[in-house]
Amino acid sequence: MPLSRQAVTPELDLDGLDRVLGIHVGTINTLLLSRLERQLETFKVTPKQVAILWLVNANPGVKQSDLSRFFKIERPTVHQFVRQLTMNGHLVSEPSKLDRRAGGLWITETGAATLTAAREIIFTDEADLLSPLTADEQAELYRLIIKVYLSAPSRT
Amino acid sequence: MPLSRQAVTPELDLDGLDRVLGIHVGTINTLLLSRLERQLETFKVTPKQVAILWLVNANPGVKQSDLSRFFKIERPTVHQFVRQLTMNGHLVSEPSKLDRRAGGLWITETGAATLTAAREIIFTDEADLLSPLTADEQAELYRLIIKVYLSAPSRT
DNA sequence: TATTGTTATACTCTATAACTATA
DNA sequence: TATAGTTATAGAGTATAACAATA
Repeated sequence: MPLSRQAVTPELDLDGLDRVLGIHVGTINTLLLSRLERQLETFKVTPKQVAILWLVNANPGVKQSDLSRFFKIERPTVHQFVRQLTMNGHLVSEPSKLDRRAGGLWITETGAATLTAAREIIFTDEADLLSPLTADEQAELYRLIIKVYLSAPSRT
Repeated sequence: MPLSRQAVTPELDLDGLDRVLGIHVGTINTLLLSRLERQLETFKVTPKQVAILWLVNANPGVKQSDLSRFFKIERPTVHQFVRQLTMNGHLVSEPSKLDRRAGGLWITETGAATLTAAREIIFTDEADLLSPLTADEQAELYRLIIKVYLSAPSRT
């Protein structure tokens, strides 16, 4: 018998809703994020802010438009996270000398400390989430998700 | 060489961010949802509203608290969707005669028509998303996601 | 003209706190 | 006391429209 979400709420007729993969992807996503949000509260950052911080740390002077391309989100959306991170002292923005339209982003000491702590939490959460799977299954899940992602339709 | 998101933005040093599965799950989730939102605009419903409608259709007289349990979201959150669906004529709520605290939910003709159309869109989108995978891979992805979901930590 | 950043505004999904009514 | 529903409010993440500055 295949695994099914039916077991969780036997009183409901799911009528095939649990055959929609997106439902489970969404639920897992929400559970992961809300747990992470609570754990990051101490550091005054949100999950998305950490992701931005991660790339700024690894790419000093990166532009907002590069982040927009990577995350597949719009520039004003990126800007919002950058503004929050700047206000909280995790990031600084210096106008580029080469192209005065663009402003490079740099992480601060505070930001770097926050990132280090956040990374630990993220790795622990993720290992936790995947613990019901064997190592082979984890690798396969990872491979399949990436494969789907790589040919996923862009927003535009 | 393993599949990697690095290929999409070669100019960025991802510094292991793409080894975080949650990042890809989140991106896929958002891409799926935003496409679906646009397609459902005509019918004046959102993805989550359709999911609610789906279960109300299959379980006439269902209570809000049952939906809360299934979706793992709080009662006030369910209520919000129910209110929207009621205002737009997709749903009606009748107080139960057995337990006057509870109100059973029933789908309307409009709601049923919307659900039928929405289901088509959802199945098409999903087939599209999974098309890069072979049938075996799709089945395996489904199995792994459900397995993760079933042992995923609850919110509480 | 095209790109980068910005501001203003709005929508979707979710939560918590506090309330009413009923069991 | 516990459960069902409700109201009010807020926060995270996202978008579009419109603009200024620069290339």
